[in-house]
Amino acid sequence: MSLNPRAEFLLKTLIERYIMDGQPVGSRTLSRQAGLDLSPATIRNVMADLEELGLIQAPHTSAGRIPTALGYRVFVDTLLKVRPLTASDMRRMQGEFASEHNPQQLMESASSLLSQITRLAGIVTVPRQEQTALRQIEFLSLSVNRVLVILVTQDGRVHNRVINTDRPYSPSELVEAANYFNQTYAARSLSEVKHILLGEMQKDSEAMQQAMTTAMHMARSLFMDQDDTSAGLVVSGESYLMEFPELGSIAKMRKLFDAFSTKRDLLHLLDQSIHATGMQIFIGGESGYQALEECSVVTAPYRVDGQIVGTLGVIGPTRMAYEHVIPIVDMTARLLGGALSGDQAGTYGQAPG
Amino acid sequence: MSLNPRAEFLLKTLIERYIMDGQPVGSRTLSRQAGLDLSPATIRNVMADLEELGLIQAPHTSAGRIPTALGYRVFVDTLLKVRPLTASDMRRMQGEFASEHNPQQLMESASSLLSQITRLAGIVTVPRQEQTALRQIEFLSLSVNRVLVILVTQDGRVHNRVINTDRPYSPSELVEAANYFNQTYAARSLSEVKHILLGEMQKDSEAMQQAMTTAMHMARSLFMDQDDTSAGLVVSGESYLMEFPELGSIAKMRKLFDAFSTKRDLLHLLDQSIHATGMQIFIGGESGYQALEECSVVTAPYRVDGQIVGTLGVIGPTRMAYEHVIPIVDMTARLLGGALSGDQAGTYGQAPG
DNA sequence: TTTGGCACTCCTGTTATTAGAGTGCTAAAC
DNA sequence: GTTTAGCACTCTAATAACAGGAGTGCCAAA
Repeated sequence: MSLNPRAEFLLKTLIERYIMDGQPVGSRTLSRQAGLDLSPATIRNVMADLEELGLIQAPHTSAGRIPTALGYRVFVDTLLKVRPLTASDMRRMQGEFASEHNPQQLMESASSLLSQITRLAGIVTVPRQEQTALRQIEFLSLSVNRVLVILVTQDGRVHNRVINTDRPYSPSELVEAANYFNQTYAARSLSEVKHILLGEMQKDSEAMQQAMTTAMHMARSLFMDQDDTSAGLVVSGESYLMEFPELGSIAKMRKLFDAFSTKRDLLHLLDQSIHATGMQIFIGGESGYQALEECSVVTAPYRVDGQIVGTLGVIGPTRMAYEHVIPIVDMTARLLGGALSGDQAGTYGQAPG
Repeated sequence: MSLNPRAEFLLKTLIERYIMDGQPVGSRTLSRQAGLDLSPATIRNVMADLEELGLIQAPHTSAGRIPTALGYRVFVDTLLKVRPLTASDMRRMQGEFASEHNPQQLMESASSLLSQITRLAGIVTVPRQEQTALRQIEFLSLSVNRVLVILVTQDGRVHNRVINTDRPYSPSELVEAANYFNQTYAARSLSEVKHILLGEMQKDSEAMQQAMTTAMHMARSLFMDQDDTSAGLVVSGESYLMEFPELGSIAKMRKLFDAFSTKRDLLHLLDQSIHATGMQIFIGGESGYQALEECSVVTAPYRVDGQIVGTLGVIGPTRMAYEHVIPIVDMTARLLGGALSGDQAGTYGQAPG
């Protein structure tokens, strides 16, 4: 069951080699690669053991071995030494986040950085509204029975929603309602606000002040039919994946790209990571989605103001350079979180010259 | 040079057949298909003429013929009879646009309808800002030196932009400025507004009223560094294209998908159609983009309030069912335009029950 | 002008063959 | 006991040879 150090080392070497060139690794190749001064025959014995343990497998009798999902799992959990970011990548990333951007652009930058540096597909979930705190809300009369609700959240994003009201509201009513709302709910998370609102609505509406009533009306329309199909997912560089022959069969590729455009499954997968405190790696079938059978997903949550609000990561073939990818995903999450948090402190953008 | 009716008919039949099954069409097949009671030998003579004229070509000596780009061009220009929409497609489209939607959702619906009904990639450009008219503008103080500009355009879209000001503005200043702006510029197109503003700025600012000065400051920040990289293009169903073997080679597919994610070239191509009054069809190389070498693009402009503001269409292999695709694109453009225009008349959405 | 006939070309799929890579096993060497 | 050389074996990938079929162009006859 447990591996002796030599077997571990050979597994590590084999996987590194396979990640490099994508070819099954044979005993002779491995013997040279490992530099252990062991003959291919000895290596073959060890490889037979590793196969027995389900860590590697042979595509066919006379090919070398390739890692199984389990093999990769052991590799990333116990054998992998991540490489620090290169100085140039670091500079590039910092540069990208340093320039003036709004939150939407920041997320697109993050996604595109992830894909360009790793040459894999980059994904960023937009902050889950429930998790982010309310900073400011305003109501704006558009026409007789239509009000534009402007919601600014802690991460600096501005949300718009047009709601149809059951009676006209005067501008002053709207201002009062907004004031009431801001005083009462600012800095609370949207899910809190929703929760409190549900409670308030139980109360006798006769007892409410005018402003409060108005605010309640708005809020109901705003939060109740929040369809939230706004599957917020920024994907970049999908086409890099076409270069990997192991994902090659058109049918598989089709499924994968369908997953990218449907977004639902991906979003669901990424959402799992939002509850984890650190990075997560889903290897092959571990993700539970058929389209990702041959893929690995590396994710990291990002924080705004200390609070985890979203996740980002990359998708690529199981054979990816984990030791490079991991620190890149990690750093991107930090930088994005930092840029979004920095925003709320008022340092967003630069004053015009 | 000119085709006799029989040759035309055979060209039409050949292209229809090729569009159907994607196989080169031989003389025997064509003779049966055409139902003209002509022997394959006769057909061969005609086919030789058509090849001479550059309308069809043989992939190799002993294959049948396939249409050239020129052949398709003649086909769509002079031989094609479009088929009316099926009742079920019509219902489906109307249903999609009838339900309550905001402008962004409408565009996504249009794109997704296009792709699902044609089983090709659907594309919709978001309205070019310059072309759409200003309906309402508001300024909202976010923090000391930051103002949120809310711009509502004629198509019902709400645009947000945070600008950094050189001094704090009081809420009443902002309200006055907005009033001034709305009175002066409402219903003008954004490009007009920009143009007029440029003129105004030349004037002696001493002579301006306070509100006007404030408005000018806002406007300058708003319009001047309008980066407009917000390459507004909604693409759906790209993955349908993977099913077509003629686009098959991974390298070509890769280029095509790169074009989809870069968006720049596509946007540029679609923008050409904005100046045309009706539908446009780019066949193969006609589009001028290498990635679209094997593709055709069918586009139609859509109107908000009588004014063309954007275009939409589909991208597929040159071998696409033009007679079906054309009316679908046409109708989608009408419906999207109608839905966006309907919005501004105040019929947007439904009053809550 | 149309058609049947015919020789010819080229693709496609099948089969056979070979070279090469890699394996597992055994027996000898360390 | 571990390691290694040797060897027979397996499977793939590449190549060539071949047959079948689809389709063509051209010619001469209808």
